[in-house]
Amino acid sequence: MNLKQLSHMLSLSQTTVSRALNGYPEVSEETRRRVMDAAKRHGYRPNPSARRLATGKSGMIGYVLPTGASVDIDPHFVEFLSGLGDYARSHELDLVLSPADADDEETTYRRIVANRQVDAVYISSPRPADRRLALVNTLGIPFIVHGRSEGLDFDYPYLDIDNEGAFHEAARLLLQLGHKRLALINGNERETFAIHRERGVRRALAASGMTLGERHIRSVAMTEENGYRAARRLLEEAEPPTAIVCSSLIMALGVVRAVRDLGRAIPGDLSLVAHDDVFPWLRPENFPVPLSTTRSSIRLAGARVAERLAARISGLEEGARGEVWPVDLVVRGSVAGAPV
Amino acid sequence: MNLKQLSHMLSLSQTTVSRALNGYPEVSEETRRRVMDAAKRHGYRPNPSARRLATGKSGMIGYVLPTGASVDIDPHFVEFLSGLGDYARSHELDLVLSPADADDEETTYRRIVANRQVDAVYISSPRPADRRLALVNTLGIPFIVHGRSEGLDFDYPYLDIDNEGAFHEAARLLLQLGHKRLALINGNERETFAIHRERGVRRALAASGMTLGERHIRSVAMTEENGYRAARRLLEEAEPPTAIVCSSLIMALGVVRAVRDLGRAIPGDLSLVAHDDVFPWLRPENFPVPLSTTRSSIRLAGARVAERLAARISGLEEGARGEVWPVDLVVRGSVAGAPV
DNA sequence: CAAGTTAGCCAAAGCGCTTTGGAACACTCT
DNA sequence: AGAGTGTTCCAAAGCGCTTTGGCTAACTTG
Repeated sequence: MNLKQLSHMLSLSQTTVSRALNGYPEVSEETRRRVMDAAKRHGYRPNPSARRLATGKSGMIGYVLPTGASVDIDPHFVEFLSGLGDYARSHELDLVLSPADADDEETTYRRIVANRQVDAVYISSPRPADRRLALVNTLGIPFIVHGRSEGLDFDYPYLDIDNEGAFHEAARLLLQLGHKRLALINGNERETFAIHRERGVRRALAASGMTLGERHIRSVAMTEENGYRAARRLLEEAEPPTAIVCSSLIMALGVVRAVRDLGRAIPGDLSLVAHDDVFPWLRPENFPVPLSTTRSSIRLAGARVAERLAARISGLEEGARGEVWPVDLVVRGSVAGAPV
Repeated sequence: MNLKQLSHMLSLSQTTVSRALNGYPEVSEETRRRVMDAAKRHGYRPNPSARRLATGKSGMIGYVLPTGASVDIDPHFVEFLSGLGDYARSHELDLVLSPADADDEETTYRRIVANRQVDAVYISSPRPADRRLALVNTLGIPFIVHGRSEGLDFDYPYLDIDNEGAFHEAARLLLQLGHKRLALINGNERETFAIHRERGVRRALAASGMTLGERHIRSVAMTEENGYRAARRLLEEAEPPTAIVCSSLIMALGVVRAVRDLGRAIPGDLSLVAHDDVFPWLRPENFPVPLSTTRSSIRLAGARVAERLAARISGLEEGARGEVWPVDLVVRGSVAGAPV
């Protein structure tokens, strides 16, 4: 059932039927009702390929997926995706993942824009002066950044959480508990979120007249193993930290293991706070000692990004609106006063 | 730069240019070279929307993503996706994720097929007599199943690992070590992979004249918490199992925690084997006691599924070929002889 | 050398939609 | 009555590609 057939059986022109269906004003209410009815009755659905060709709109949102033999997709991605799906489902929006060589995402961005494969894209894990943002900005496709960049000479729409604030609060709590030697096990230092978190910790320390030594900060990919290694190194120093702030639950698993291996205890010898993106399959309250966290659901962020992308596509949202979500600090058993 | 312009500047018809570019035989080699050259020089790329409309092919593969407030996407998904991306990238294949209400995926399958949004789909986590398979089979879209169904009255192409064999081997090893009381902490019992794994364990037990009691098998969603709970229940029985086979590393985390909470030890009091899908962020050798596993890279499976989908799209692969990969049993410190 | 092939090219008709530029009609206003 | 103003609809021209059904010229074949 296509437009031609439908319009023929209604004895109307394709023009009128098309307009009736798409809500244009130059068609009488009565006709519109007739058309709508017939369309529903016969299950008419406009052919998306044809519509695309005519309008250039695809009804899909895009994401360029960095891949490569040594590139691992972040497990956070799947949770973000859940959220995106939650929203997209109810709006019949599909998501196109375009795999790209992690060393050359630009070509892929250019391709999907030139081909009009998607109406909007989102960008995640931005870095300072991220070239992808400049690129999509000049290419002129609607986009939202999940996270933030820095040092760009233009504004852009984004959704981020208050990473600096969160880690500032976490560090401040530990300082209030009397800890003098803090350490930070962070994610990839080239990504903005990690920079912001470090900044938060430093700011808290500075307020107490302290600083974060080079040796007390580790930036690594967020795996259990890296968490373990970083923690061991820190804890095997002459004057080990008495508190650690850690950028992910997965790394925190490794930290906990390291502490055990060294025969120390949480929170007796070490207080631990980690960031929790809220995974359904790994919950901080279920750590051997319930873990204090800075918590922000990455899934909700996914839903919100989808919502805003949809708004931008339909022209409801414009300009470079940034949105920063506050982060909860949830205190559980893994923190205590500094050992004497 | 479109076909019209290109053909005009070559003083050829659109027909000829199109055919030259698409490798049809009715064009002379010399002309073809001229056309290819000009196309490359001017960076001509056929408009995919137009091509789609004309051919009905989209150059994308699809996946229907079950979503819903209480539906969590499996973290395995992201690893599978990595593999898919590895292959797809080098072939400029995009992946379309169509979010669907988890209770009604059928509508979405029908939509993407009717709309010709994708050239092929893959289906994951199949159940026995899975209706999705019957559906895509009758809809006539090329597809590959990642995993297997059972009790269907038609054959279908799939890629699966030898879950039964893997768990049979794992159980057999434990039996050989003298264990008499085995337990299985499995994934969702409605999914075929879980059924196969249970079957493997039962078969090994049967060979030794034993059976797996109802109470010694738990089927749960694969989270750390569920692993913990299942293990606690098992271990708090009067005659607790001396060995556990577990369907995922994530649940194994919980098992390890439960064992510790109860003051027992691995492998002294309990031997543990788990299935490892090979996550980069959580490795069995880094468990407090290195974990014995049945190992199979889900990422490689993703790449292979993409490869076969591409082959089916281009007509290179046909029929209902099933492919079953063997699984490695990797013995590490978490297994030992049964306690006396 | 006439008839039949074949190689190489082309014009035009789709694919199914949106959108432009009227046309027809009824109605109001001076 | 004639001009002006909406309202409601339509024919046809795109969008940019593929593919059908020739057509021409050159090349075999008996």
